Amino acid sequence: MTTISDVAKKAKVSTATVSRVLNNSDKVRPATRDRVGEIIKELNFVPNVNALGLQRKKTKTIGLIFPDASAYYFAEIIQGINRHLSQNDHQILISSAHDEEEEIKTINGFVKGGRIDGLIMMMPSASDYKGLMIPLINNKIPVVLIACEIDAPRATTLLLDNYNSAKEMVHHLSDLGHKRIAFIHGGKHNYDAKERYRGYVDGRKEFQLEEREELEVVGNFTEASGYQSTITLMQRNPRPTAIFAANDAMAIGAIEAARVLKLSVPLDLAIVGFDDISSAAYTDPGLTTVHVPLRRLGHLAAESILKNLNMDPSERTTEKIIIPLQQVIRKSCGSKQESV
Amino acid sequence: MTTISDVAKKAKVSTATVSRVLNNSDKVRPATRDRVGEIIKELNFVPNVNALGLQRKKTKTIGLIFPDASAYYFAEIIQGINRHLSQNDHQILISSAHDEEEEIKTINGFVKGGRIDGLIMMMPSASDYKGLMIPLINNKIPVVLIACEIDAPRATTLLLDNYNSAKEMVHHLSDLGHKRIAFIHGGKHNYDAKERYRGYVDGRKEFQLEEREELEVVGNFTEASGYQSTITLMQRNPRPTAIFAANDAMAIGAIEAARVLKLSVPLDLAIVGFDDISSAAYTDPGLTTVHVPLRRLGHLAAESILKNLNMDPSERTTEKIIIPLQQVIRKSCGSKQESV
DNA sequence: TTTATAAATGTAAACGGTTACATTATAATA
DNA sequence: TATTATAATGTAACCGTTTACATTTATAAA
Repeated sequence: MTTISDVAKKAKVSTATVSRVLNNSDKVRPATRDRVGEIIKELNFVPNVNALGLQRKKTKTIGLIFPDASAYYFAEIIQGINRHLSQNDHQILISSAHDEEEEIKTINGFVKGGRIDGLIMMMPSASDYKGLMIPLINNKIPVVLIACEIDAPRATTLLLDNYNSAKEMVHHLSDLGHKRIAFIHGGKHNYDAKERYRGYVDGRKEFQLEEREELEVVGNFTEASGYQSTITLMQRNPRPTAIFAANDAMAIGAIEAARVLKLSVPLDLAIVGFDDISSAAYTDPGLTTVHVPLRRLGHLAAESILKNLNMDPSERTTEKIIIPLQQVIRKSCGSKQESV
Repeated sequence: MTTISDVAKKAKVSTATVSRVLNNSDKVRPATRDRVGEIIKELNFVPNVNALGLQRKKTKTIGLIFPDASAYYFAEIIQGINRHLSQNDHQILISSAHDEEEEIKTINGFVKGGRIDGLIMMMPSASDYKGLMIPLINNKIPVVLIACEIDAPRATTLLLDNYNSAKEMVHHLSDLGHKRIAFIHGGKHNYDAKERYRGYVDGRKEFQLEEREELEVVGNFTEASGYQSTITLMQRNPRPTAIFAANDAMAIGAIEAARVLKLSVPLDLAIVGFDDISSAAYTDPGLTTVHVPLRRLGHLAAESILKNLNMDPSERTTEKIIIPLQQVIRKSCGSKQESV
């Protein structure tokens, strides 16, 4: 490993001078600047990050915590984050949560160990406010929470407008004449799932639709659970005329179930989802859903982190950004006009 | 930030002793060990990673390079890697490649800057052997290549048996009576795509099927390209009786195209894919494909890295692991018996 | 109790950078 | 040319750990 003193020696200057040209700060005589620069290139010298971190107390890396499940969802967000962050010379350190307790330990280690300069958390089922936030607040690291419902002073929280979009979807279905709309839940503790459900419930109320308990069934965001849930729902009496699945994967399972049950979608049964994953446009019939701009979400997260990085902790504000979502009307709801 | 000397002071010992109990090495008197331990807990002390890294020349982090595209694919692999690595107290630093040149710079920075202890690369379209490997070899960091065709001495290369599985798929289609099987290419420079194509071509030859150029069309792994490619293919004369798409997303697009063209799948047109993504079981008809064990791939990568981490560079061997793939027969090929 | 030996602890120099301050070289002025 | 003022460079301390080596303390043997 070549160090700064190797460079210094070869250039016959002190390490201080090399450091100066490295940070192209101060006034270094052009002649020496060039000479040292040459040698840096020649030796292919890269400063040691640990030494830098130790000195500067900055690591140029952002921690990223995300749940173990729903790989697709988070992969897109990560790409969004990464693109923006890497352009700004920052790296991403990832850690995937199994359970909340373990996650708190990880965060604590990251922050107190000086491993990261900022933190982005996607923990849709987080609950332990104190365990999660206290170390962060104490350590004055900027934080972005994605789809996370804990109260976080001086942090940026990025939320999808699940509630209104879900309600809007119920509205749409109601407009098409449906009175009995079923709902397939996502994960029990999942923030998005809960908000979507809340929108469904309030929509039901608002448009005076049936509100029986038999219209709800619990899934877990997978195609298989959507399939199974639909089979269950259609055995009930009376049957729903429409199914609102908390995400597209379950909606895809629901469509398959309808096929097996020889029900026509949307004639016998309307089915709608949430997320607008890439294959939603290619189901039969095309899936009516709500588009979630995942990359944009990632981009916003990165932007916020970067903005807060150089800010004095006391200047940071508590921000809550609610991202409006776009309904995508395809055929599976029975609507005539198709959006997009 | 609490440091080791804060602990030392409070415990009235030297930093050396604190360091000793931290690494529970050497012989520390049980009494002092306990006392110091107490204080460490009390102060919630976590050693500074940069100081550790500087001293030990180990960062407990593994670099992970992956392409900008195909988020789904890589997300699963990352989960596989992460699960294994985090259990072994290692972190993942990710970087997403835009182009090869930039990537080489990143790798160089990671390695020479002492940021990582090992590297896992997923660059299916990598070509520049020297630029990529030389710095790694020089720096004696263990390397795992996933689906990457460059020659890498002392590295572990993880490959899918794309070739044989693709050939087997052609075999299967041939058995079902197809003579004119079309192929939708994936990315032009993508390793997996090329291998799958190679298997297709050799299968065609082996089973004496038609070998006309009009049976091939170039896609880019997206549903949209699969759709478009199928439209193109079905305008040609004579039409193929089966389509082999280089991945499932394109196969899904192909199924949709068939629907639009009012062709029955599999009666008028058999369609098969590759990957076995989660929704492949829920298309109509269910998609015949090849299962790719992504998490397992990630697990193997992590395992190899960990194994090589503590090895003397001179002892590392050049390994090439070819992972056999399992065919998944569903309805879209027209087969009677269903596997899985 | 003294002495030899082993165990526990402390001291200080690394690791590879940055930077306040001291020093030296250069340019400007008289 | 001598004297300043200023620009360029060097010196050494520091960031927070680890660890070889030195020193102290405890234990065992005489």
